[in-house]
Amino acid sequence: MEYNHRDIEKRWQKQWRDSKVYKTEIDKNRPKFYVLDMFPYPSGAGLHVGHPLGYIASDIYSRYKRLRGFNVLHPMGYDAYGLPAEQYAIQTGQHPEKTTSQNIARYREQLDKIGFCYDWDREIRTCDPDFYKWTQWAFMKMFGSYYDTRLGKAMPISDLVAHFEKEGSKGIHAAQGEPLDFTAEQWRAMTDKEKSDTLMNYRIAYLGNTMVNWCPQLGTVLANDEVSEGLSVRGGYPVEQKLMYQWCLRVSAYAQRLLDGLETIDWTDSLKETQRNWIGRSEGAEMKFPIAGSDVVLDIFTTRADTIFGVTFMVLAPESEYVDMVTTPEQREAVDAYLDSIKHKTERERMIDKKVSGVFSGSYAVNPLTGKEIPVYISDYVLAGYGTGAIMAVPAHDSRDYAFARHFDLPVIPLIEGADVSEQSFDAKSGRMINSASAELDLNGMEVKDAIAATKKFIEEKGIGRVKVNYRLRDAIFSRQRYWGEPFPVYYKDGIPTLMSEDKLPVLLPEVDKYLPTESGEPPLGRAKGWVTEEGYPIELNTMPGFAGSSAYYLRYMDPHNPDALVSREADEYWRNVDLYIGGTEHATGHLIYSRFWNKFLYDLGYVCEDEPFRKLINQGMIQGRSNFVYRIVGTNTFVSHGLKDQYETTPIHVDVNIVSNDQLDLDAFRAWRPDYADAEFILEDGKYICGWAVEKMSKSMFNVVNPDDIVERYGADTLRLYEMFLGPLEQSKPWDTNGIDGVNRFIKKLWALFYKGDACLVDDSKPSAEALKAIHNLIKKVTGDIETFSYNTSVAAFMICVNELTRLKCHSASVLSDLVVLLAPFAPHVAEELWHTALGHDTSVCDAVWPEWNEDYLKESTVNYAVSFNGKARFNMQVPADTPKDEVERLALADSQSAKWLEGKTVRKIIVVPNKIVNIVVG
RNA sequence: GCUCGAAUGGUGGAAUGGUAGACACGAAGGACUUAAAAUCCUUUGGCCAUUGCGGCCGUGCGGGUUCGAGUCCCGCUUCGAGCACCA
Repeated sequence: MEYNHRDIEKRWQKQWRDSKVYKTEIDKNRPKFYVLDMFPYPSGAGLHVGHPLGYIASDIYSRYKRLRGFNVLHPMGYDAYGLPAEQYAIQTGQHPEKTTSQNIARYREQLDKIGFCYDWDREIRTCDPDFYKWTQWAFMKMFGSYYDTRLGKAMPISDLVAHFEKEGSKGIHAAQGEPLDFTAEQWRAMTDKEKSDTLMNYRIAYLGNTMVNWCPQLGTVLANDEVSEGLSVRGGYPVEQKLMYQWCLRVSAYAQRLLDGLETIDWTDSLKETQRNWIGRSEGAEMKFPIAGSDVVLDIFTTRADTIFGVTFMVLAPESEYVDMVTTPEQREAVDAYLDSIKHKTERERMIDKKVSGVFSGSYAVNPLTGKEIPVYISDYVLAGYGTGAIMAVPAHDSRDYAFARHFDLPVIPLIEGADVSEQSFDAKSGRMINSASAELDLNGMEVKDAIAATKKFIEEKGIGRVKVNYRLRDAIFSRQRYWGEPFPVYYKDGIPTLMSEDKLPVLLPEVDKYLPTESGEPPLGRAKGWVTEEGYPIELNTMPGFAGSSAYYLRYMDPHNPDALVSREADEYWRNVDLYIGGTEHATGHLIYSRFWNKFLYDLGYVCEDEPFRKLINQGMIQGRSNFVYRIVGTNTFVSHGLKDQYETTPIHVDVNIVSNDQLDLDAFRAWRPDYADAEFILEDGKYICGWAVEKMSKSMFNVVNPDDIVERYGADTLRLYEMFLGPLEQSKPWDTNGIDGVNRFIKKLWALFYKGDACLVDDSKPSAEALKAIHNLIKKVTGDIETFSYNTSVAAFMICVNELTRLKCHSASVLSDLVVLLAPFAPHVAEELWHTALGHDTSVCDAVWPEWNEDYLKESTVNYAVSFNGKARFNMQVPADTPKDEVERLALADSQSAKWLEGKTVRKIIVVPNKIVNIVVG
């Protein structure tokens, strides 16, 4: 029998499907293990060879854990709501559901060819009503909750209402939008609408007037992680800041818990660091600066309380509510003109424009320590959304304040000994304080750190400020003016946003005639006929953002068909959380923050039993493309080979990598590729046309996309799987290069040759030799260790070494080959299954075999090799019997005839023996 | 600017502080073949020697610790990633 991957893979994939080998059920007799891939968004382009990398890695781990006796949950599904399907729908009028399900079918077909061990009975799609019912349900729970800052968890909003009834806002401990102050009487006197508005200040899912990222081209608002450098991540369109009434999630309330939770989970340091940056905790102080001649008090936030004596002016963000309060009538016109000029700039323009701009408000603030009056300015270099939107400016020690001070010719007072502020500010937080003393507080001579602490203590005691922790993390904007997303289970009763009752879920996405906003500018759902409740109240027109459906999907896999709960208590308590999560870094500040938040919220309410959703997380690297180039001589249709191109004036042109092999161009295929090249001429080297190459993103426009289907067809899924793992460390980004794949394919053929020669099966029941046992036990040890550390590339190398060794030894012993096949099963399941059945004669699946254990006895040597070094430089090798004592090794090394040369005329100072490895003789 | 990570042959990459370059690709030479494909064997970090042994240099750069450093420490350079007018 010849190795025929097409036949083998097709046959076993069918067999696994028919006998439901990968079906998973709760089994309390076995320990659980939950392995999850980040589910894909099914794009129209299908999978390229980079997408399955993480899926292969997780598949290997799942199969390995199963062989070790774990009950492994390994599901897959689709993140099916999203902008591309909707954009396509707008262009073609096709329902996004239709294109989405077509794309899913294509993805499934491609995934199936690679031989994954998913339990497809648990498949979920975020656009499926049975799934998004639970997305809507979670939203309702968030609407009905507030975050209690003293208990550090979410609590029912009804508790807060009860408190308001009795004591008003006094004594509450709730995360809130803005501080409100009202008595129980005032609360009770409020209209329903006023009460609703008040509660919005506390709900975890709330409607609020916030500055949002508005993208005119996409016609929707975007969350912070969906915007990068002022452009939308999808499409790259400009984004503006706009005040809008939007649904939001109070993620900020969980900032500290999101930060603390990182300590308890096994993620890479870089990913944790990314999340820490995104949460952006900074410890500082809030200080009060009264405005001279008025009862307005500016609250500012600073991390440099120590620089209070160097404050020479104040600055407000243009959007700050203080602006109106402090603008004097004389300055009103100038201020209005400035605000107007700011309004016309987009966020991106504001970011690019580094020119200093600002305007004097006319007012002066009083420095609470020195009593000095300092001018209050308005400038767009201060952000409204961070801290209080107002700052104390210390030009000597902050570069932005410095630039502003120089532009408006404001004084600069250095506060740190030796700091030269004539050209630029001194921003470092180190050195000794100077010029920093008043009657009550003397910081002079202190280190910056101590001065910060001393100032904080002072302002708290004096009541002019308080220690404050600020976070960069903002609340997530949760509504999109789009069609293809989850509808909100909310209607407006006399203008009051009201939840539908739970038994109305799911609220189905209605049909519309066009996927565009209405003529009056309402979101697409405004086109839906009869989009009102039974009582005739209008239903919310926004839909939920992409991250809504992906925030709790891992919970649904545990119990995917449960009509009564997101996940039953039994399933949740058995599967608990994801033990191993594999996916790309691009979700570090989006999905992985929202999921953790969402999970913590459900945990607070007692619906799930784990505080953190993903115990261990691995980021697989990105597979980049490896583009090939041909070099056309300028003005001709002649192409010159890479090695000779410098002799001509050429332009490099991308060429389809699929007509290039080992960088050698297939000339006929090139002529046939495009009509322009039909009569192309070539200047060859050594009779070949060699292409240049470069690493670039894998994309159609670079002609470097490699489709896994083609690889599977030509080499087989097992070769693809092994080669993707062999390419390099899992977490590292690396270019795909089909060139090396032959080596892995040869390995499988060599492996096959251990079992079959022609039609003859070579497997026998002979007793394996000591050498063969050593080879296989070495492999068991190596592969077991490698899988646990995800060092799959070195595992594959170890397989190659072992198979070469067994071939050399002509070992066909069934006991050795059985172990080999089981070890290989996670990596190359099809060929393993085939050999397991046909050559080794088993009748149960190799998936249910037992992972072999290695025996150290087989690995022991009778003699060991020592490298003998002189002053650290290895000079010769020496064989001694195993377990020779150290001093005997020393003696043998010195007595060896080859030592004489290196000892000549020198004295031995010291001898170091590293057991079984090295004897280092120090001479001098 | 701040934070994190990386740098090893022609290429992808191996190396618990212990003989750097495993394994694979590519390349060169050879065997088999009418020929090609496939397969197998040999060589393959650099320089010198090559009729034998061998010798020297070598893990981005400069220092240090150590009997011994790709690996640990300090200081640079370059590249990548994250955050960024966040006070």
